[in-house]
Amino acid sequence: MDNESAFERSCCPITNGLDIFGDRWTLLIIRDLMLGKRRYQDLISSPESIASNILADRLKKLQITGLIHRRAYQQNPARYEYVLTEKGKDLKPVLDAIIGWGRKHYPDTMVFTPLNSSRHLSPDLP
Amino acid sequence: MDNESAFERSCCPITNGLDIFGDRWTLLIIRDLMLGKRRYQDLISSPESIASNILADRLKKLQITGLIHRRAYQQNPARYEYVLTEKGKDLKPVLDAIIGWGRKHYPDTMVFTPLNSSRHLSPDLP
DNA sequence: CACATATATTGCAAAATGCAAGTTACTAAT
DNA sequence: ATTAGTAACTTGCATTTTGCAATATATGTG
Repeated sequence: MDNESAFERSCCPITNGLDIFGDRWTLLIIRDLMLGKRRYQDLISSPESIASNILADRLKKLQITGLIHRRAYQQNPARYEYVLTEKGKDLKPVLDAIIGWGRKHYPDTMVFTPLNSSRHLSPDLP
Repeated sequence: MDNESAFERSCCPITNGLDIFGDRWTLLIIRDLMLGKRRYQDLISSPESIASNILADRLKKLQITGLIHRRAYQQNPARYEYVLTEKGKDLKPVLDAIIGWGRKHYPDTMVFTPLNSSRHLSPDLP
């Protein structure tokens, strides 16, 4: 199913994972998509203030690695939304584990709540 | 218990976690320590070939954030070992979740096995 | 004394990040 | 018809981090 062989640094699954999402931004984008955000502006407006060039770069890489899918939700003008693939959604246990660790050792942190994004006309949210 | 308030980017536990281990190397060091490695040379000799300046930098940061503890295991000459604190060991579910994701989507990856490090004279390993 | 070992530090080029401004293509308002 | 606004980017440039190789320091060993 996946055909991305030849691992960059080693065949360790952790290493391989970090080669995909081991940076300060990628998992935050995954988090936002998991919470129901879909559009570029939604992602830009998160409280961490990601720079637009970084966001564009990460969205491209996430498509290449198959964690997200980009689709036009309208034409004239073309507007795009980003949705998690199954492979992307499968990162939920990773995010949950990080949240669990964070909440335990930094009790002042607060978990973000899913968007009530009825405007997206989507039946279910993660 | 922790007194590192004033979160860098936001109060999200994921963001806060990524500010600590959101890079390509930190979780690999944690992995190695979890597997029973303790010494600088052990860490240097992992298959990912971390550069010594990066390793030294990460070991310092991991001490500052309280994930590892550095102790001399001998004097003359002073030699040091690095061990996970409880806070560090608590990252095991995060590593396990990453392993789970990696194994599912990259079946050719292989989980590293714990060292049989009797030479460390340590009673138990993670 | 010469050499080896463990734990680093330093120098420097390359890559990634962060910030601000600019671009494109359309819609909406006056 | 001009002006302004919006979404989704792109570009330029300075700063920071990474990666690689070489060097450093203290000690023990032959």
